[in-house]
Amino acid sequence: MEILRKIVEPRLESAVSDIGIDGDFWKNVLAVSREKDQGDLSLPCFPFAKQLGRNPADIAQELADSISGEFEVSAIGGYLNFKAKSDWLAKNVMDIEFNPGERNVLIEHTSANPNGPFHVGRARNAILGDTLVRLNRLYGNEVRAEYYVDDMGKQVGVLAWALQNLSEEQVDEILDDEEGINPKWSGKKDHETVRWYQAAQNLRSKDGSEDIEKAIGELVHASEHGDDAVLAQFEEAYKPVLDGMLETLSRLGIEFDTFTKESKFVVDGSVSALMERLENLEIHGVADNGAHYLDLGQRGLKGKTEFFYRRGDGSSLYATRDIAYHMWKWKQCDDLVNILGEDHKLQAKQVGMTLNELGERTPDVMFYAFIKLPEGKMSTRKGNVVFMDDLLEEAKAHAASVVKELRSDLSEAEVEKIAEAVGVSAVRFNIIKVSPDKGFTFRWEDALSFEGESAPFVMYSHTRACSISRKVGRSPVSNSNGEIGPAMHELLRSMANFPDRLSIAVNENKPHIFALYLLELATAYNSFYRDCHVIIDGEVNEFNYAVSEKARGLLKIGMSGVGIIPLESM
RNA sequence: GGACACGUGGCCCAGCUGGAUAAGGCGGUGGCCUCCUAAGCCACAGAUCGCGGGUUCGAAUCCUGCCGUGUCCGCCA
Repeated sequence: MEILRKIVEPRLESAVSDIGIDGDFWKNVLAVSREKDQGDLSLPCFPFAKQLGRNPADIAQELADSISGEFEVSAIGGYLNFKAKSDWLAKNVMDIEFNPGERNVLIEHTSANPNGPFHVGRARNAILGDTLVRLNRLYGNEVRAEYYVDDMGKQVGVLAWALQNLSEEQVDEILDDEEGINPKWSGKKDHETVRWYQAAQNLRSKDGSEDIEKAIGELVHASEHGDDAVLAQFEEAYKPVLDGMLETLSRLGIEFDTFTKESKFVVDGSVSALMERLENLEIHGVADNGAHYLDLGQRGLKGKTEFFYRRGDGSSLYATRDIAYHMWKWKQCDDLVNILGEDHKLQAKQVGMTLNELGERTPDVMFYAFIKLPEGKMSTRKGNVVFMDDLLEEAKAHAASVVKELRSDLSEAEVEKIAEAVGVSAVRFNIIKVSPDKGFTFRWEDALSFEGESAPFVMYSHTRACSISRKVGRSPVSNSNGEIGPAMHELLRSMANFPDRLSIAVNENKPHIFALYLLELATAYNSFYRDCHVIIDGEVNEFNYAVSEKARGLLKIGMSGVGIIPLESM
């Protein structure tokens, strides 16, 4: 609780120095209390004990006796506890502000190969990335959401080759044993075109595919040397697929500001300029066949230490282009954040170390572990994938049935609108509420759970506040005085933590911190709603109303920060 | 084989720059709608924090060994 720290720290400063403690290391020790019954901020006095040769409990007690302010102080078992007073809290929470960020942040996320529809696994990147984008904006930072389009290389090459050489009949024949496209998505290009990709991969895995391999190899080679015609052919192949993918993301509320093509850095010469610079580094080496690498082992990289950035034929590799891309990105922002799957850890390390070697900064990277299915890894080939499009449909249908059961008074159109919002929000929240580094098993029952720790739980609290607001029908009279019981105090306390949690989520790239905070805020509002009625016998309790409205506002902007759609009724 | 993650009640998960009685949710049991939307609220039961060592006044948190799971170790992307 930073607002409390602001008034506690100055008082503590003199008190601490009075008892003979030097320095301000204790400022780091002063932390949010773990036991919230004890206080809001706590200072363990054990570190002082050694320095002073005294009992920690006595030190805490002496400090407690010498400090006073608009907070409660107590000493318990070597801890010095500070607790915000209810009326002080009310006053400060009503006009709470969060230090506006002023960084220019470029967040690159998703950047999935445009070769097929999103499944839930791939979507973890997009949902985490977009949430970080939203939270940064809420924090006040200038943010650019960027999609790096992989428009060259093997994956697109395979797709382009297939579209050029295979007819629809051939594709159907090759994929004979497969299930075929869900009729619901026929006409959606990512679902349709992925069949060509799958058919080509199928052919490539069989004997006698040398000619195909050769043809694809030539395409890829041409693209890597910046061949305009081939790059255009590639774009024609992937563009409709990418559009289909973006349509899915858009339904999730995910939009991008800029798209940058990988080929840009080959075409504009920055990749070859980069390779020349790398050649002059002291850790540079050349393999027998003329391929170039950096020996990152000399800089402390363990395991495989050779990092190849140039093939024997002089062409660049994906990672090389990525380095050029980063150098370009750094010119346009203060902070750089990438969202990457854990499979990219080594690659990111190599890119980061190389950037360092060139005197550039290393970007922040948020890694996430993969989402798997209860049956095991997601695999398009084995058919055990959950497409995001299907998940969203299922979530919406499930939400619709719940709404219909709960609200017989609503029209079909209203049900539809609520169901869509609930479905999308629940899917997003289900993914962002867990720490990105946690392996995640997708379960339908969790994804479709609208109770407990879920988006609808937060949405529901917000609609309750909206309902009250509608009934009162006017803005609250400015009021920060009134009776403050435990539930009210807890809500005020929770609201006061809004800026703290937002700050942690943004500055440490941990969106789940803020997602979990919203649950806490909603829970506090629910208790407030139970104990502190706003409308009693037709009379409005102004203080309660003012607090309710404040909470409604925070819930609303908080929800938008994580991509939950703040409905006013549900 | 090497590198990097992760391992917390039946299930999911927070806490991990060391600090007080390990926080939630699901599921279980029992309560709460004549009262601003019960997608809610309250209570109860349920934890050798993977296992063994070490550092420390203090370890879920740091170090180390082992076990389990995942990812990577391409002149692929």
